[in-house]
Amino acid sequence: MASLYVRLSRRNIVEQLPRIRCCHVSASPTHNYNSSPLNQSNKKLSNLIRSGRISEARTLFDSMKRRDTVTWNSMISGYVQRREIARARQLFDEMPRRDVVSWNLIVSGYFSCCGSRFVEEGRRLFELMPQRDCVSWNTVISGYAKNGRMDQALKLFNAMPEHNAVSYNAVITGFLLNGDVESAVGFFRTMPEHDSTSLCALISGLVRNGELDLAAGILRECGNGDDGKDDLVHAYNTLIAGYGQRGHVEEARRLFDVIPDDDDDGNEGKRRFRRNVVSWNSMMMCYVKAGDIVFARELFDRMVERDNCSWNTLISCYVQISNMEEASKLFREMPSPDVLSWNSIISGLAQKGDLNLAKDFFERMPHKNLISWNTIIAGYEKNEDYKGAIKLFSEMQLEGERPDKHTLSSVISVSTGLVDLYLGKQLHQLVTKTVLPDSPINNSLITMYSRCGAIVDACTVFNEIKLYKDVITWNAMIGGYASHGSAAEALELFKLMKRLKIHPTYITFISVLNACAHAGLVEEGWRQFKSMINDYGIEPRVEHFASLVDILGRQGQLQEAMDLINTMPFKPDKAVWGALLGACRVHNNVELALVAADALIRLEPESSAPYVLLYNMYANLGQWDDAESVRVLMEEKNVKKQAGYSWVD
DNA sequence: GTAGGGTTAG
Repeated sequence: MASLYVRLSRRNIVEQLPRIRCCHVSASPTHNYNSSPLNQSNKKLSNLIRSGRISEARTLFDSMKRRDTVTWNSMISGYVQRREIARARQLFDEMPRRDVVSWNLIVSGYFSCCGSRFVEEGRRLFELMPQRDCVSWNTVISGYAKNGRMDQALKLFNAMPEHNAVSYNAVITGFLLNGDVESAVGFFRTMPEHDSTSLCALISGLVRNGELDLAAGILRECGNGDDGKDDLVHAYNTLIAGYGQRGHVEEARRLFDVIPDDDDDGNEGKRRFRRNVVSWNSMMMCYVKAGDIVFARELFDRMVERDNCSWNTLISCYVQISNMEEASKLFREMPSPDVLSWNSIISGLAQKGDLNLAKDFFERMPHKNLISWNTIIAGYEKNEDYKGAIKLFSEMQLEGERPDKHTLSSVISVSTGLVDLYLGKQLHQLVTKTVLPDSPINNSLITMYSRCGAIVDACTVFNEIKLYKDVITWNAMIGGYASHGSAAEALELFKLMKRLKIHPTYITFISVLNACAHAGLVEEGWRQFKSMINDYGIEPRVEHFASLVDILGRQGQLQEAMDLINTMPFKPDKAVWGALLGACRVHNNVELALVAADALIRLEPESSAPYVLLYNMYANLGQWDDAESVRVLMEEKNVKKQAGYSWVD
């Protein structure tokens, strides 16, 4: 079978040889094809594409004097992988001769792009194909399945001349992507023979749908022991990882222990069903997710066969617990760190706030990928170095790396931090043109618009979300209304959210209490605060007390606010004292203002805000001597007046 | 160089 395949592909190559012979006078063309410049270039091209270096690949492609169908297909495949369908299509249209692979590639490209327009074009091209093979049918079936069009997927499944396991897997995965567990299992049961890859597809989909018990049952039923299934261990690995994701370490371990280990007896190599490196890595990942670094490390040290994934998993574990010493040590020890290892280290350094070192690592990377860029940009954003983040964002585009939704989400947060509505709007346009917005993108857009004062735009984004809005989306919009002073809208939205059975979080209540503060609703504020504790079982945090202080203070109930500060179960932070000081300023209560300002200065000795506020209070009351003494005190303490605070109110 | 399925980074 294998040799027949080789013979056939040789023949295809030979058929294309006359073009090569035109310029290369060689005695035996068949012999020389492997070492021919064309074949060498094709290999180089596919290597570049495989490692994600698309612009270098394109340069090579453009410089090639001779190209065959494989050359064109490789380049198209590169663009399809990166969802650059317009570029892929251009090459497809330009290429002199197309084979069935070229057609399959372009059809798969359209189906993997988001949006019904692309799906329709993919289908149109499928209908136009001069000939179709099994791959063509499977491409379209899985394309429809991934786009939620199970009606079409099933129609084509029934229309195709002959099914293979891939056809079934595509349908099973499609059902499970839509959460249709019953149909997926039912379809699986109609299969004439249970290929282990189908079992794997079913189990991984069930895991995604949280159906772990069902998955375990099916695995017991279909995959008991060594019954000749070549890749049975894949299915076990999937379930181990699934248990790990949901924190069921014991169940995962029990499954792991069921898989025979080479060490158990002398059967290495003979047994098909045995632990492989992925089993070890998945089990290790379970411990990592559970925060059990000791067990993870123990497993790592016991592993005979090590790969980069094992190293990377353990590195990411140390990164998660912020132990950068151990993470860097592993990074230095590992034989050949790959882009994932670098990304983990950069992410860890950025999380610790060590941006310079993170940037240093980033610049020393042999090859960056999209995630490297996203990691470093997110790091700059989280550490509030917005200018740096923007600079990296433009560098990234100059280097031909296309931003995806993770990049965009980060830079939208940057525009929020800069309160730059112009930038935010530009990014919003880029989102509309390039990605299907998901929850994080929409949330960052809502936050950006409301922080920039464009509450109407925030509301538009919120209302245009077709699919499910998660609790963060609701929080963002309620928070937007609250900080904008639109208390009625905030409270109305909160009511709607509860009616839709979206469970509020402590953040929701911070916004709700803020809305009450803006609207002067003291009673309502207390009612919501009690409801948070009694109806939703949410522990109050210091932020909630800060809001209550704000509510009381704004209404002039300054003594009540002070009493609350003295009796609350937290050490008051700067938000609490800030709320009190602001209220004292409005209600001209110098006595309590001094208490609040004093506390604030202790908490943040370098901040000029409390000084300036006190100064303005005295000035307003005409107590110029006191005002002056505040200014002198500030000078003595060497506090610099920050931008944004004015001596004149 | 194309379709489905297992572990690691944003």
